[in-house]
Amino acid sequence: MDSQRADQMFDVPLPEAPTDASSDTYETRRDHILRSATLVFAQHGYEKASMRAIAKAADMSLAGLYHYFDRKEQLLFVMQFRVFSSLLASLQERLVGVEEPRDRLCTMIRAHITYFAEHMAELKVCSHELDSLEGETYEQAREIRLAYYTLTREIIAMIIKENPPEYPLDIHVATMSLFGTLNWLYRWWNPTGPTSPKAIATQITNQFLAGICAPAASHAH
Amino acid sequence: MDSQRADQMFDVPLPEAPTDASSDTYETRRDHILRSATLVFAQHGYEKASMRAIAKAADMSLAGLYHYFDRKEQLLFVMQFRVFSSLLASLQERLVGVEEPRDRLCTMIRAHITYFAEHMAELKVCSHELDSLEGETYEQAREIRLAYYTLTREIIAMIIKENPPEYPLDIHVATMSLFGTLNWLYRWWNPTGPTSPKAIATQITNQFLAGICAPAASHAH
DNA sequence: GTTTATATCGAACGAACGTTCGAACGGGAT
DNA sequence: ATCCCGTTCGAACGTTCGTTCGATATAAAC
Repeated sequence: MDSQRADQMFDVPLPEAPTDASSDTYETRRDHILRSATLVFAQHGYEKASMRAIAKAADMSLAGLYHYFDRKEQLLFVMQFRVFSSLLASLQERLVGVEEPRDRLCTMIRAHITYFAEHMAELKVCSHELDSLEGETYEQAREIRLAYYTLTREIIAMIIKENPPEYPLDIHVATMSLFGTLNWLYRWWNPTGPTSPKAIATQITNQFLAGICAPAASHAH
Repeated sequence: MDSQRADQMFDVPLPEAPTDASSDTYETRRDHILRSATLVFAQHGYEKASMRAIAKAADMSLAGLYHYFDRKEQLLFVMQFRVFSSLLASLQERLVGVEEPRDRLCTMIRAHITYFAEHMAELKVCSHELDSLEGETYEQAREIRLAYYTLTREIIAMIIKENPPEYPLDIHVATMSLFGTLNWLYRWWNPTGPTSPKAIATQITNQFLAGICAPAASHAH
């Protein structure tokens, strides 16, 4: 399931798949629009972002925008699908050859934060507008998010299996704790600010690893 | 700075502060509307929630709703201000007499999660609609959130001072990691589901404490 | 009984929204 | 020269939005 298939699934009402020479400029134009829309979504939120504002950001007319995307929802869906797909693909790629579970977690966190640093607006929208899609498009976005979750959960499960903590630890809760920390980043962290992506990734990894492998720090009664 | 003052600050355009006997039913009615609005905000998001839907949820007419709240924004502001105020007040109250820093953190996390479990819709809206206010109302909500953040940060700073970890640890990053975990709860956790509030609080506390006090779990390179 | 203030509501206003329509433009093929 | 087709856009459609207005009902105050 790649982004190509998802786009076409959504593009059924379009006349035909653009071919050869024209395809180049067509896809380029789509990418440009998508990037503009993402910036507007990130700044004002999906609901408040108007198609007119998106058209203006993409430097084209309102009706011209509709030539490339049938509905506003399609802009959000295609964007989310591409981001989640490339996030997942990039992670799987980086995990190749990394066997040690703790190294795999380190890789996952670093990959996620690196991606975030390079696509701030995209990840902000993906974190904040999870429920803005409905019906079929929501389910499709959900599926690929689930794959990302499952992959991360399995890494965490392996770490715990090799190094069980001394207090009862629910793996789902642990996984969602990590995602909470990561997905909240868009609220406060500026990758170009004083705290570098590498520093953030290192500290979050250290904290999380120590948190789920703790020898006997149990304190809650 | 209590919620009463905030309401009145916002109520300036209203004829007069309601007095004595009538005040009872007036404030009761306001509370009822606020609770209805919160549910609609939580279900559809602030932007998509219409005043007509809120009026229907409160079982009154659209124009009747405007008798109690001048603008839609006021509904969100008063709600957020009350929630943040009572969250902060409840935390300060519970911290009285708790001296040991680790006990204070444990108290903070338990208080936050307990409050969440009892006011799910409220905390969902407060977590998700942080940027939906603008101008003066945004600044006021921000101020009280800052007080909550500062209180938590000081607890964490004290723990770290007493038990410094062996890797460099930025206190702001650590604090925001915890808030990320807590504020993300509304996305996936159901307090009435299989994982009890107490169990969640215990695990998050254990993980976080172990994470910031780790002896030598450093792993990121 | 009249006045005054609060509470409630149906109806409407003006603006903004997502979306559609029909016409124009431009270049490659016939 | 003609046709075709992808592209672009101004203008509009119908709907929904937040908000306001004017009228009515109620009940306490004089």
